[in-house]
This record gives sequence, C-alpha cells and structure tokens, in this order.
Amino acid sequence: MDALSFPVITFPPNPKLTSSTVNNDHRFQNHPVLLSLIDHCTSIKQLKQIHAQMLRKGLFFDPFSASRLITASALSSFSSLEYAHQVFDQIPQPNLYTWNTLIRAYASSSDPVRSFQVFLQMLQQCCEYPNKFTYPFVVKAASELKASLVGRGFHGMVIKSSLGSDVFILNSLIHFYGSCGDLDLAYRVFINIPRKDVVSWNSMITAFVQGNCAEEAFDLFRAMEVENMKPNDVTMVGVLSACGKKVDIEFGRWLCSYIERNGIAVNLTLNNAMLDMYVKCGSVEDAKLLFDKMPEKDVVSWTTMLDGYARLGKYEEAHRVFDAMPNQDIAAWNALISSYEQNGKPKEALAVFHKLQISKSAKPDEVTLVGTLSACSQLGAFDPGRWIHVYIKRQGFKLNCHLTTSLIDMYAKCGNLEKALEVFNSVERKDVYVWSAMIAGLAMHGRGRAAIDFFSKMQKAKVKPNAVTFTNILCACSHSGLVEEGRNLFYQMEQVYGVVPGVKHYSCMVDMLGRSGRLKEAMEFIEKMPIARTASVWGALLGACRLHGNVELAEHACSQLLELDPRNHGAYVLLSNIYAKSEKWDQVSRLRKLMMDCGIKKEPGCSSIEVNGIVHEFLVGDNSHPLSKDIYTKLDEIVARLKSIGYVPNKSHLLQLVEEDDMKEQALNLHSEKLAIAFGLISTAPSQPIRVVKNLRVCGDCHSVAKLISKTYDREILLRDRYRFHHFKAGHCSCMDYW
DNA sequence: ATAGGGTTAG
Repeated sequence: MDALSFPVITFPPNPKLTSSTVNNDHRFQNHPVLLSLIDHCTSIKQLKQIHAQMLRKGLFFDPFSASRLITASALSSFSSLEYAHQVFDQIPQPNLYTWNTLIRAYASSSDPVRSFQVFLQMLQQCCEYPNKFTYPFVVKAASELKASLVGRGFHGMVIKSSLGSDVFILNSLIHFYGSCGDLDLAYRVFINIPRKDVVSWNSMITAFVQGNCAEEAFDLFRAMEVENMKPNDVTMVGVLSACGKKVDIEFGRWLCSYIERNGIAVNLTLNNAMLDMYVKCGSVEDAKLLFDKMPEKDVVSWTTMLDGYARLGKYEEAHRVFDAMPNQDIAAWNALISSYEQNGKPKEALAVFHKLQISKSAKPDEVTLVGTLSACSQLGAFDPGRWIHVYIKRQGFKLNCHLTTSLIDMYAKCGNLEKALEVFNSVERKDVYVWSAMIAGLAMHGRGRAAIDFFSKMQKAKVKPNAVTFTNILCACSHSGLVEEGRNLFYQMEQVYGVVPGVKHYSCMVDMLGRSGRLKEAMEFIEKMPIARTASVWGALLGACRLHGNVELAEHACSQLLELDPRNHGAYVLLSNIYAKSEKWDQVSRLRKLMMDCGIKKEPGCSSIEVNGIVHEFLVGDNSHPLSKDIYTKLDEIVARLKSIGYVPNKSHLLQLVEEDDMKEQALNLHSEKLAIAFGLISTAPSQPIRVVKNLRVCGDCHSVAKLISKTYDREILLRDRYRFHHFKAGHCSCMDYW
C-alpha cells in the first residue's frame, strides 16, 4: 500500500488572481551585471554575497530576479537545497517559475516527498495553476518514491488541466508507471501519444527492461525501425541491458555492431552498458577488450569488470581489478561480497565485509548489508548477523523492505524465530517479500498453523501473494502435515490469486502428499501434471518413498529422475538409503559401483557450528580440528551416557554395508552433526544454545541423539539442515519427528 | 522574460 497519504486533489480557489499586490509589474529595473554574476558563481558563499547585494538594491523583491537566485542555489553544482528553500521563503510573491524550480530540485533530491509538500503549498498560495513544466517534476518525484496513488492523482490533474497531450508530461508518466511496475498503464500512455519522440520510445523500452520484459523491449526496438524512429544512445543502453538479462550474447554483439554502423554517439554510459552486457552474458574476454579501448573509465566501468571476474569465480582477477581501481567505492566492495555470497562462499563474503570495516575506505550501504546478511543466513552465523542488525540501528539506516526481508531471513535461518517476528512486527511497510520471508521462517521452524495464519493476515493487509509466497506456504503445510490446507491453497492459487502453479509448487505438493504417506495420490498427482516434470518432482517422490520404505515406487521415481538428470547424486544416495533400510545390501553396493563408474560423488555431509564468531566445520569422521581428540572423547562419553538411559543406535541410517556391529556404531558416531554438537558441548557455556548447520538432511540416528542430549545435558540444540530447523529442547524436537 | 521527459555497476 502507499505509505504516502495524499489529499483528494481539487484545485483551490485562486484568491490572488485579481489582486494588485502581485509583483510581476517590472517596477524594478533589472540589474544585468548582478544577474549575470549569478551565473558565474562557483560557491554558495559567492551566491550569498550576491543575495546580500540584491537585498540592498531592492532587487530581491523583483520576482524575476529572485527566481534567478533560486535557480542557482537549488540546481547548480554547488547547490544547497536548504539555503534555496530559505531564500524562497523570503520571496514575497514567488512566481510559477520559482515554484517549479524548487519542486524540480526536490524531485531529484534524496527526499522527493518534499516536492509534493511544495506542490501542495503552491496550489494554495500561488496565483497560477501548475503548468506543463510543473508536472514532469512532481511525476518524477512520484516515480522515485514509487508513489503509485499520488502519481495517478497527478495524471488525473494533467488531464483535467488540458495538458494531456504534452509529450514531456506523457513521457514522464510512462516512466512513472514503469517504475511502479504497472507496465500495462505505461504502455497505454505510450500508444496514445500521437507524436511520439525518441524519449517516448526510450521511456517505454526502459520500462519494459526494468519490468523484466526483455522480449517486449526488443519488439519495441524493432518497431522503431518500422516507424522510422532513429534510436539514440539511451535506446541502446536500454536494449543492451535487456540483452544482459536475457543472456543473449549473439544479439548483444549484433547491437554493438549496430551502434557502430549507425554512428550512434558512444559516451561513457553507453560503453558501460556494453561492458555490462558482455559481463552478464558471461564473456569477460569481450568486456576486457572493450574496457582496454575505452577512452574514459569511471567507477562503474571498473566495478563492472570486477563483477565480470567475480561472478565467474575468477577471484584472483577480481581482486586484481579491485586493487587496480583508482578508488574503491562501496559498489566495488559490494560486487565482491555479493559474488562470494551468491557463489556459495558465505565465509569469504563475511571476510570481505570484515576487511571493509577495518579499511574504512567506504561506508557500507544497504546493498552491502543485504549481501552480508545473506552470507550470515547461509552460514547460520547468528553473532555477525545480530551485529549487523545493531549496526543498522546505530547508523540510522531506515529499514526498507529489502533490508527487512534480509533481517527476517537471517534471524529465521539462525534459529531465532522470535527475533524474526520482532523485526517483522516492528516495520510499518511490508511488501510481498517481507511477508513471504516471514512465512518461510515459520515454515522452516515447523510452525505450519502460524504460517497459514500469516497468509490470511497478508490478505487482510491487501498484499498480493506471488509464486514465492505460495512455495513457502505450501512448504509450511508440508512440513507440518497440513495436507488438507495445503491442497486447498494449491487449488486456490490460480483461481483465486491468479498465480499459475510452477514446477516448484508441484514438487511441494508431491512432497506434502508423499511425506504424509499418500504415495499413491502423490504418484497420480505427478501423472496429472500439466507442465513438464522435472528432477525435483521425482526427487520429492523419492524422498517420500524413503520415509515410507516403498522400494518399488522408489525405483520408478529414481529411474525417471536419472533420465532427466543423469548426474544427480542425490537420487543415488536416496535410493541407496532405501535399499539400506530394507537391508538390500547387494543393491546398495551395485549403486555404489555405478556411481563410481560414472564418476558421481556423494556430496559429503558437512556440519558447521559458530563459536565466538568463528565458524568451525566438520566433515564425516573429521579429525582435522585442533581439539579433535577432546571431541571424540566427549562423543564417547555422550554415547555411553545416553546408552545408560536406553539409547540404541539406529544402524539403518548407514549408507554402506558394514559387517561388524561395533564398526557400524563407530560409523554412525562419525557423522558430522554429532561431531559439531560434541564440539559445541565442550566449547560453549551451559546456558548457550548449540547452533549447528548441516548441508544435507539430518540423519535419523543423529536426530534421536540430539533429542536425548537436549534432555540429559539440559542444552538447547538448534540444528538447521538442508530443508528445515530442528529445535531440540528437553528431549523433544520442534519438528515433532515429522520431517 | 527564464525551464522540462528517457540511460549504466550492486
């Protein structure tokens, strides 16, 4: 919803229209010398001197002369809006031009809301109506703020005041509707412009690109040819950006040659757009060739190159570019942080953030924080995550939806659902991503009912759910065994909410049905799918077969899965699991051999635990940790103690055939999650919960052991596995053993 | 009497 409230727009009466006090009567002689001096000012100090002279000579009370002063103080390179506004307030009778200047300056300032305030004041106080110059400025402010209702209000006013055919205003409206994501309305404005100019086309193309409709942008670009409209540099920047999004290097190369053939002026921005296209299409080589030829480079050019290497995982080159850039602004740091974070290297991302803090060469911005928080989420690194939250508060960052979403995600994935809820409740503005993150948080903590509750609250708040919201809510239903609710939501998706179910939603449904033991229904559901079945759908069925020990269906699911994705190690592992559970060891070793022959490796189990801000990682049977000896001693102690209260190791969770019984036990005890928990017990205070993150699904035996430890050692254990959270407390797990 | 709309990195 719109955060800005805007009064009903009516034109106020115009009391001063007939008044004789209006000071536009040229009583004052212009003072050409003084006025031309304004244009030569290079600092606020000089302007203030002229201001003083103007006051002495009475020139300041001439609206025209005052307007020149306002223009210089509000729009020049050394401008000070605050000063401009103070001067403005002293002008007895500002004219429309002067009002427009102030509105314009505020529209492109960091606080565009103020241009609305000045606009409203103008409606009341100025003796003239807003004109064709006023609207582009306020509409621009509305675009900046994505203030969709306010902008529509302006559109209405434009029509009422018969300015509805001004191409400047209409172009700004295209831009406005585009930035609000309302592409249909933007297009409606566009097609109704009788004499479109190149800016009209550019605005519409850019709107399509930014709304992720690259094809439509290309269509429009081609239509320009037909309509004999010559594209310019801005047009090319737009289509190149679309090209990067589509990862279509062929078309991108063609566009570059088009620019050359048609003699389109290449400036720095256009060069940067070409660089970006090459980088996004994965050709850092092409980018490098262009980069070396560019006559002028700015920080964007350097950062784009850095990003090009980093996103390919060429970190050595990326760091070389980083060191070579004239100055590393925050964007450069962000490129490094996000590439690490997005390439599954969250530890490295945190390390870069740490370096940034020490170097103090740039101030973290919102992008930095979002990337770093995401790294914390991946790691389950609660301490750094919490630290960043404090930092956000201390630095006075306003929580926008992006940051809010990241914080909720971080707290949820670090096991602190209460904190996530606290952040959620503390913010006024909640968009679909904020709601979806909260629902995902509830889902991974097994709070299915609450998730459904939030989903209906979301409807009441009039926030439209999207595909991600549905993935999360279906996942919540699945993890809590809420089959009826999940089924209903699935069937409402398209009919009630207009969200067409994608393959992720089908996978969720298969998981939900299968997990709850409805294997037959799950299979029928797959057969009736109207869209192409992917590996993930069969994977969900396979997982359910393992849970319920259905060998036959598992074999079918597995063969279907491998047909679609022959190198899917998860499929082999799951099927081995199923064979192992029913003690078909010959099948287990057959699969093992098959995997070896195909060179497919099981993803090794890995658990990490954060102690005092340091993340420790454990692999299966790991003894690389400095405290390894102590850890194994502790583990022996734990097992002995648990056995004395009736724990029986569950050997069916082993993957390989181990003949001797005690060997089996040992193999179980080598599981990474047990090592991490044992390390947690010896290295953290008894009051502290143990927070472990595992890359795979938690093993059944480890799950039982964690429950028993939570009781026997009176310790909370928070274990996050690949799919969800297990919150062990006093002998119970939050998943209620349904996972 | 002065003026306006569309552009690139994360």
